[in-house]
Amino acid sequence: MDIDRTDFAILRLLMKNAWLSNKEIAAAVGLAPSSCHERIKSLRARGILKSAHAEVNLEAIGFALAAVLFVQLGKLEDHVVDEFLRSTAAVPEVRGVSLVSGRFDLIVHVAVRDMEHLKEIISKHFNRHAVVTRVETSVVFNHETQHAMPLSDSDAFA
Amino acid sequence: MDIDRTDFAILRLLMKNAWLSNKEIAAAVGLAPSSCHERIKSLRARGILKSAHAEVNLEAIGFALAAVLFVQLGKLEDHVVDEFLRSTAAVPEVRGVSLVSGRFDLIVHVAVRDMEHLKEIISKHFNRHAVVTRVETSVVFNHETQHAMPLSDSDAFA
DNA sequence: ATTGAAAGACCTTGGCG
DNA sequence: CGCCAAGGTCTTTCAAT
Repeated sequence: MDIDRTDFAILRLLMKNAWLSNKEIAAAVGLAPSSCHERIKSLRARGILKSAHAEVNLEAIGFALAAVLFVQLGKLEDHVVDEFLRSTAAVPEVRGVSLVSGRFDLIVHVAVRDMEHLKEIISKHFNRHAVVTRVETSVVFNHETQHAMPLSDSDAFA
Repeated sequence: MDIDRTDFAILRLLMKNAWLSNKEIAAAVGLAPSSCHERIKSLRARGILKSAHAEVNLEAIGFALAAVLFVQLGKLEDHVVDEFLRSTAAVPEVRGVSLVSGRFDLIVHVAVRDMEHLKEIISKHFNRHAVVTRVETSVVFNHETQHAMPLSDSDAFA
């Protein structure tokens, strides 16, 4: 279950670009293609390397507006909250949902076409639900996702 | 710059699994491998298909705790805010940063080892900065990311 | 735009240091 | 663990439609 610095380097490369070929990764980490392939297979089998997802330019397909919804829920039974969580995650416009502690209960990132669309999503999927007591909405001016390891190579193997 | 339903199907498949082979995608959308290959190349060239990133199990590498930071900034010049944004996005533990309207200015998702680590990150990279006037922190109990198109096939081509 | 065919590159496995 | 070698498979290009 151990990860050495070679595994770490492989993970780092694949997080930046999942379309790298095995041969390219092997060259970058200084291994023969077959050895690199074995390591990647092992990382997958151990559940460390979970999956890979293409990133699509949402603006290019007409989803020009991003927003964050801060949702407060009533004090309800777990299964009601869970059910609402699942139904929220299933809304196509929802990009991510976090169930959190603190002032709000849900942080929901959404991608929509325009303001009209945003209003409709909030109304239909949040305000209309009995479990929701309040929704605050913020427009996203700028978003950046970090596709990298949460720690540097040197920190990981000091 | 148009996207037909075949392009749409390709994007949908690659968002779910960027490791699908061209041959597999071709079969799934009902095209010859060469035609499918051409389409994917075109989607990439047009900037619609941007990139692909592997998803790593952060818990497996010791990052068991996730949190959201709600950050308020002072009324400062743009370039100061921009600079802070860039430096924030460069912190390894930061998974995503959104600059937003409303009560808070920044929504920052972080991955950390434990509470001690969380405290250190907040202190070192946020509280210590003059531009930051307040940080509220929420622990993430549960997070789900949607790796799918923000609209259904039927909605896209009604 | 889509196709089939051809060439070359790559992945993948098995045996060995 | 890592490497080499071989076979089988896939990617990639191109002329034709």
